[in-house]
Amino acid sequence: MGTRERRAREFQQREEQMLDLATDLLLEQGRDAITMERLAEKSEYAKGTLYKHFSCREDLLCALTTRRMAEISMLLQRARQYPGGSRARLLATLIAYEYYAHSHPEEFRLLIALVSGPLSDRASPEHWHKLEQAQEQLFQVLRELFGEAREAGDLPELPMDPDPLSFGLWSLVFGSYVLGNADPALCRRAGIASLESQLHGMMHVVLDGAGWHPLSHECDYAAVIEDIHAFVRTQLPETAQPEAP
Amino acid sequence: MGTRERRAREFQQREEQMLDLATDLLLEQGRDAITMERLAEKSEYAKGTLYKHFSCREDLLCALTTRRMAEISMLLQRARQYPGGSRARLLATLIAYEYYAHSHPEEFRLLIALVSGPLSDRASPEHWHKLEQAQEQLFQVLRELFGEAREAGDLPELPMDPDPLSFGLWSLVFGSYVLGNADPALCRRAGIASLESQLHGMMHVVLDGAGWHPLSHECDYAAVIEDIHAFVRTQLPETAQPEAP
DNA sequence: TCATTTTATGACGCAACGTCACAGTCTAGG
DNA sequence: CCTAGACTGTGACGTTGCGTCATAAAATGA
Repeated sequence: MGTRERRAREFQQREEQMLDLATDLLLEQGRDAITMERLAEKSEYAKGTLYKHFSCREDLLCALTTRRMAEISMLLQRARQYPGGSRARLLATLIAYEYYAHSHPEEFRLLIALVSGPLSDRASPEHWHKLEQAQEQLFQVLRELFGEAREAGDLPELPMDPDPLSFGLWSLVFGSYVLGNADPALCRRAGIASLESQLHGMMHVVLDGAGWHPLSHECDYAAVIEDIHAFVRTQLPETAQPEAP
Repeated sequence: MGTRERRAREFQQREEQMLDLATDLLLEQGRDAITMERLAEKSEYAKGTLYKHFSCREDLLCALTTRRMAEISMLLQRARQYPGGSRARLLATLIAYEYYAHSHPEEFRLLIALVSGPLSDRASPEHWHKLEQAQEQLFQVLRELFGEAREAGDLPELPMDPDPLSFGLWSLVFGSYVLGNADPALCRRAGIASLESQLHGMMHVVLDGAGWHPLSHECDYAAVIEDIHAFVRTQLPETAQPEAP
């Protein structure tokens, strides 16, 4: 008899619902509104039931973060399809990331606060593991782009291993958002008009430094970026709207 | 008569004491122990008195963060004195930063969690302003290094404005620590033995990309870094120990 | 139908936040 | 030296949110 399976499936579905509702809560009332109490009320389940799914508040937040990361992963996967050279495709993923940050400001702000925060200590092993997987999947996109670039011969003289370099790129992007978000005034003082243009500039520097061809003086990347924007805008928007499947 | 001034001074001193005690709390019992209740108890003042100094918990944390940043600023200022070329001096500040992160793990972890968190919304304007100043002062170190490099002719063909580039460098370092801290497993999977070597590698890439001479193939930076380590270890340790004046 | 297992509940205890009316202390002018 | 008034310190209080657990309800299947 499939009773157990059915139960497990329903349980999973309910968990997804809970996460949907938590996101609603975030969008309607801000991040402070994501409490076990309010989610219980909103979901019309009792608190005890909530705790069947999430071992503690951080566990819920961990699951929420996993969701956001998965959404971003999907976005990057599609952005990677941009028809262009390997370096242009890398830029496309960056721009898709920016696109997400821009079109989901609340979710993104929460994401960066949570990733930098103390989730790992308190989340349940299960949800934490899923978060790590999601993170790995995101990282995988960069890894693959490096692989493709090497195969295509666009990375003839890599000065360091590709994985640490990927990690560095990601750190740069993520760190910029963290700092830019933490203190917009600092950005202003640093003469940064927009984090996007800032990141594009840094990308040129880093990718040139890594010898990723075509180098910025060999190609009109301003035009490429313009084109990628059009691509992202036209090809990706539906993924950017979080929806249940 | 100077009654007012004396009072104000005593008030300031007490605030410093409170921050000392909050740091003790952090080191003794972890970051969760930094609560208004416990700090009140530890300081032997009532809660109400605490709230004369800090408008809310975040305000206290903001002030704590400012302290840490000021400590780091001092450290970087001194590291900048490293006798070497402009690029070596920049590396020296980076290594001093790493040194701080390494020798004050708890404080540093708290710092990154707080900077990425929601302090700006809730801290009082006064303490927030001080934090911004501390951040600016830190940033200033980078700014000046760029200025010196340009004067020395080590940066002949800067591909972007120095301030955004400084911001980018800082983002890279900070972001690496945030991510490395959030998920050490990811680092392991990315083949990163230590964040330090990782950052040194990235620095070579970025600074080469920015055309900061001598380029990494023009100079034995491994030896330079070794020498800087010795310099930092011998010249800077006392600043690294937080002490009341 | 009913015994058993599984699931849902929400009152409860606890910790921490931030407030405020009051009590205590200090100052300055007489 | 005294006292009115200003300033400072206090901690009980109300509130919110976390996480638990004994108990009630529902589902299962024999």
